[in-house]
Amino acid sequence: MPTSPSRAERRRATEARVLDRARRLFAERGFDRTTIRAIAADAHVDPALVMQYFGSKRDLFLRAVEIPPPPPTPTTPAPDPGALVDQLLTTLGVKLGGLPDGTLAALRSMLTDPDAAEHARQSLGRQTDSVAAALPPDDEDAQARAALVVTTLVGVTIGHQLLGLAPLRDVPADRIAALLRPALEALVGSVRPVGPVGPVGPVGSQDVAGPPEGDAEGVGLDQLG
Amino acid sequence: MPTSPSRAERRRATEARVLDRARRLFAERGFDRTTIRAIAADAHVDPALVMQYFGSKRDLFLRAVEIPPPPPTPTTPAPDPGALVDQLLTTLGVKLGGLPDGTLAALRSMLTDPDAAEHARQSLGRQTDSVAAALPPDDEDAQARAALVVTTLVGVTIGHQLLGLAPLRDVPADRIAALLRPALEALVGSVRPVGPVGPVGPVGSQDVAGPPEGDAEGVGLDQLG
DNA sequence: CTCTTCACTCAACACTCGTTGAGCGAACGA
DNA sequence: TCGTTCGCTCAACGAGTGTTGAGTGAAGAG
Repeated sequence: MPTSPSRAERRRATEARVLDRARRLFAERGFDRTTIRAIAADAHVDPALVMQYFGSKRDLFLRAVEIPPPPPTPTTPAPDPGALVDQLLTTLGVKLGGLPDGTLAALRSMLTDPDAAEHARQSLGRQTDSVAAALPPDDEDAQARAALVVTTLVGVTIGHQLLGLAPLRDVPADRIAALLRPALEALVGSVRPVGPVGPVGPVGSQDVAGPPEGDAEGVGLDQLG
Repeated sequence: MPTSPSRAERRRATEARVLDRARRLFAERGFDRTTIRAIAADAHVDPALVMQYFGSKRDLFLRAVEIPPPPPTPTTPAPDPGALVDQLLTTLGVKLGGLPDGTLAALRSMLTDPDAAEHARQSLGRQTDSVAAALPPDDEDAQARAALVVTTLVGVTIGHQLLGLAPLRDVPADRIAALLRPALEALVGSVRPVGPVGPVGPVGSQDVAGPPEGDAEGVGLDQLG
């Protein structure tokens, strides 16, 4: 029989539980429609306790969408555009099946809540820089191209995850990734009207499973933190 | 000196003014953060009057995002994929500079308001069907491809119009359209790995100005009604 | 002019929200 | 066992919301 948990342990557990339910509700309903009372009820706790732990609803939301500091990654070597698309599609494919609640919460509220909007701008901006770094340095449209890549993924994710559009709901994530591949390659410039540039797999390929190697750090919608 | 407007005229004028301010505020702040009181104040009118005219906040919102019935267009001949991309890019280019408030309101609230979400699903669904109809009939992924086209445009519009992402803010709309063109063509399948399908212009073309002819009816983000 | 219609306002209700301060009671340290 | 700490609850406040019904006064009809 396990020893009953200490007071400190229980304290940490309830706080974690509250944060978890908050994340889920923020992801489902957005900031405005999620009430402190609902979170508290969901966590079997008094509303006042939520305030005591997190200070205010805003602070709780920021904690909920905040991403843990990125692993101490040694300056990721900028991949070539071909590999970049692979990375993007992989994380998209994986995450279409289950983005973390924190990211969904940020996406859900970014159009209606100023804090969430700022959070999204900064996060998507970082994503954009990350993608742009992998584009040929002589491309003066690199930032714009990268931003279009990112917003494209955002749009697809919104349609698939948040809106649940019928024509996408049934399609498996890797199929979506496969259909999207030529578009991203075109956007990124790795496929030119004549003569492809990088090491690119067969265009119609259904396989998205394996990223080249060394997983995509700093690239992918799940990094919206 | 103009004759003073009749009672009926004034009545219609104030109703139109209220609806106009409502649209603007819904587009700026979304459904939840827009109050009847704010709309009324903006239209120099009592809140109760807004209720009297539109019944409820929900009804007012639905009126605000509702698109006037499409012009009596004689069954638009399904364009080929190449012309389709032109249409999409044209409307995107134009509308990036100024989507109607009703559409912005629908986009703004679709992630947090159930009614707006349903509205968006139906509208984007119609858009998808319209795009899919222009794809080669033997393509079993037509619906998915079309949905990806639509969600891509939604994502770009959100990033550009609603979030105001820095890397896109300065870029003129037609440049965005030009950068997006190869991606949409790839998505639509007008550029295949081997053996293109339809009559397609040069892929790298920067020109977006002129749609083939007979403007894009039923296709374009502004039709989100 | 008189009477009616009606665009419009006033005041208030009922409700939900985030937030607060006091207080209870069990776990803890001595 | 005593006193203290502290995780947690209770009850309530004050602000803001959508919505309502009665009422006002000017434009229209006769």
